[in-house]
Amino acid sequence: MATIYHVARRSGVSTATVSRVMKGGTGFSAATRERVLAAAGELAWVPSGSARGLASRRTGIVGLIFPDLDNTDEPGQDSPLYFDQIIRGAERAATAMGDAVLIAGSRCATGRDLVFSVASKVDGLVVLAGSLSKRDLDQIGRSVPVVLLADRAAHRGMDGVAADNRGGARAITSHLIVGHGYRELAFVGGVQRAPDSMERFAGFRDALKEAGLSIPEAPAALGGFTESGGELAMHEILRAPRPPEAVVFANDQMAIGALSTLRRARIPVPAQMAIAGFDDIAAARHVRPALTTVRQPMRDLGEQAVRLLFERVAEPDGARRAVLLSTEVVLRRSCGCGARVRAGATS
Amino acid sequence: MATIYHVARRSGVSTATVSRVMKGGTGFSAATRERVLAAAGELAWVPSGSARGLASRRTGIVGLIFPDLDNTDEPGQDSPLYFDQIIRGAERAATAMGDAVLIAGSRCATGRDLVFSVASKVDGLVVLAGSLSKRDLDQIGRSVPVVLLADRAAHRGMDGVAADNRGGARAITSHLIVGHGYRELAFVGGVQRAPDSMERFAGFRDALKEAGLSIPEAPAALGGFTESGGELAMHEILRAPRPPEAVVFANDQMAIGALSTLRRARIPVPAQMAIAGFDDIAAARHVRPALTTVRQPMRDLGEQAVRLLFERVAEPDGARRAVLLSTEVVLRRSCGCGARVRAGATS
DNA sequence: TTGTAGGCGTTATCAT
DNA sequence: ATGATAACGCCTACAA
Repeated sequence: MATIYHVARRSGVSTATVSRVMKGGTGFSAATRERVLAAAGELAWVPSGSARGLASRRTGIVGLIFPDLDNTDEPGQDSPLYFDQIIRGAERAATAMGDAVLIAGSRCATGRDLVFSVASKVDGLVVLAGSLSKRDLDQIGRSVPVVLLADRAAHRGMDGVAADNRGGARAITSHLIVGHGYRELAFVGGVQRAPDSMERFAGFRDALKEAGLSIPEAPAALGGFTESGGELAMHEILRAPRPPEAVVFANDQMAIGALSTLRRARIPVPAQMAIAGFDDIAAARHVRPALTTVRQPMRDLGEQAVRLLFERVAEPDGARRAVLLSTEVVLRRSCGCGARVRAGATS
Repeated sequence: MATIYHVARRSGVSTATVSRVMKGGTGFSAATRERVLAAAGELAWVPSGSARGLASRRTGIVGLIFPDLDNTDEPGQDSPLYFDQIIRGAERAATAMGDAVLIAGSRCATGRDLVFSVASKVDGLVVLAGSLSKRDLDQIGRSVPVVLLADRAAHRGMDGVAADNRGGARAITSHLIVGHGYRELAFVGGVQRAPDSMERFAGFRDALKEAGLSIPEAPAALGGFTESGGELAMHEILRAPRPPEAVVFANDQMAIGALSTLRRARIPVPAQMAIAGFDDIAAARHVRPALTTVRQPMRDLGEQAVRLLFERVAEPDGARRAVLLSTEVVLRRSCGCGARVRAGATS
């Protein structure tokens, strides 16, 4: 395998000059440049990333840590699709800076192992909420810059970016109340203490309070963020003596599951019961009736997180930042809206 | 930042011993091990990935090159979702071997350079069909092992894995003919010379031929693999003097677009026209009527590609291999099937 | 504009 | 079981 020495010899210059040409700045004649590039091409030489990283102390890689990229083998069971969008956003932002993205599920590797295999290979890390324990997070934060994604548990000394879950939930709930006149509303959460679920529930309560309606202590049901969980949750709700006029779900997948239950129960949506979700996954448009929901700027989340990371890498001691991205209500038929219109953004 | 020297000094051993302990094999006493680990922990030391890579000639990273991770800002326009599944499969296989996955889109402005910079950071590359020109591919193949994904244009001396597109298309078309008795079938392709589209069309023709029906020279229409393209393609088909009884689409997104057109035209599916797609994306289950389609084992594709890559890295001169993964027909309502049953696999 | 040379943090090969 | 030390391939002052 060719090295910089071979290229230098072949093009009749020093390794320093080869290095300069490869870096792309200035400090060499056009003729030299051509000779070097030609030699590099002939030898099929690519500068070693490892050697470069070692000498320059930059790997040109940003890492992305997920809670668990695939815990299910059920093909139909789409595990959180928003991961994918986040990856895309991150990839875009990184590519724009000439960096690449390293992805790793935290699944089997915990703490030290992960630090090992990933932290040492990157210039910085974007960590999704729920990927790491606080302990591991702190430890990893000691060896590389870290940006927290969708994790409002603002950790000491770490940058973070998140979507305005609360504002979005508040906005869509207000729409149901003000726009359609519903007075009996219920909320279906995901998992017991999941931050996302809790924030959205808080927004739901904000809207009820604002409208002077009585506000529940807890979600009417929990659906585990899955489609089947949503079906069950809806069954639970239908068993109540007096079912609500409208139900807000903590995510789209549960809402879609609920639509199945309602169809089987021959309860017309939205005529007899209005439904709203959260996320705006692709299926939300295809389901009948099309699902009214709140769009999260997932791609932007990934993009902003990487940008923030670059800033931190460039200026390690700068003030920490917390970026909040606004969400957007997407009105479709399931809430009672006739057409598919978009309402304003929150925050 | 701590280095191996600091750790060695602090634990009273040589750097060689620290290195051995970190590698995890044997060749040191338990007591030594403890001391080293303790020192490493206290100093928050993580072995530098670059230095490791330089010395050992292994980065512990496999690269994944895509045609273009996101060329659209249209949130509804899901660019090929199967990328995501492939990423997941690759991540899983790599993690199982203790490696990480580096992803990079290729078509953006800085794409070409990026690809080469990625090549130098990884032990091997999985390249998706359509990411690189043959020239670039050959060149890159000279500096790292490459596995081609979903690219049947069997390149000289490269391993490859792909799905059985032709067999899948043949199987679903046969189902329409044999299972439902349709005799007038049409095929809608994606892009003019796209390999996927062509292979699926070939499978479609295989089935017609087998049934003794007349086989068309070319697809009845082209829909560019997009939903809106599918809508247009269906309009085109409806303009024909004698529309077909069943239409097979080169992918699900186009088929879903076609369903919209048919709904607006008040043509009942499958009663008056049966529809079949390809891929089995998530939306295929949610659309009404639910879409009959062919499932591609996308996750497996990613997984197998990475496995193959590891084999090649371990044994650079082994015989090249071409892996073909079987597809599976998924019967839903759009073809005329009453229930949602699964038929057998191909190949 | 170009060359010289020291160092980046590990691993691996010999010794012991 | 452990230590000394030469690579590993590149970058970057510093010189010329």
